[in-house]
Amino acid sequence: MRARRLLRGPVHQVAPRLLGAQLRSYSDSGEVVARIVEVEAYGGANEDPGSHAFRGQTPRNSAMFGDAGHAYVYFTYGMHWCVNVTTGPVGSAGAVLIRAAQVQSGVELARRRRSGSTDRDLARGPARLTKALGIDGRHNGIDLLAPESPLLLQLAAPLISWASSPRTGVGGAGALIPWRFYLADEPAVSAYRPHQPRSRAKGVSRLARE
DNA sequence: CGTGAGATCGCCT
DNA sequence: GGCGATCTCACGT
Repeated sequence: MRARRLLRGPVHQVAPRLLGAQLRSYSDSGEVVARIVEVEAYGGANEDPGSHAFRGQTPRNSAMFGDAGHAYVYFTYGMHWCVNVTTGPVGSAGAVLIRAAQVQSGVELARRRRSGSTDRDLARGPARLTKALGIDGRHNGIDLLAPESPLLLQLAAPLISWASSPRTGVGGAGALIPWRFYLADEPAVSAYRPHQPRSRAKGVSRLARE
């Protein structure tokens, strides 16, 4: 399959190929289609300190070690789901975090799932995106290129240009790698925030500032 | 508009 | 036991 081959390369080369692609989710509630406008690449074991795969394969990240074109869905901050497209090949971990998309159809269903949001913000941010599309842990590991899949990826024609920057929320040794890719001038691209170490115990952080 | 805190839990050390 | 590939709300400017 052609799309599978396009997803099987080095993760930072594959990532921009997802810009403009459609993500289509199907459930009993209906269908939502969104156009991807922002992604981040995460590399393999022992090569990318910012990646979940850095310390090797575990039950949680095992989808990252499988073939390209599958979903890697993880739970974070005790409440949010985020979805990645794996890049393979088998045994070589890699994944592209889908950070933001523009909802193209199924807007009413997405609004219901994200009540209170403006249309622009429906899928602007990785956790907002999974909520708008109804993606959760049940989608982990599924094939995004199989026609009967509840979550489908359809690549767009290759792009001429895109923008890049360091990744959002990644600190430490991986902070400088410019593996965030996005479509410039798209309103649905998320607000860029550099990594912030989380505040420690309240008293401590106050002392540290003085 | 920017900053800061809280929510909340699975994973890995 | 610590902390995270986040979001939202409250509050000050």
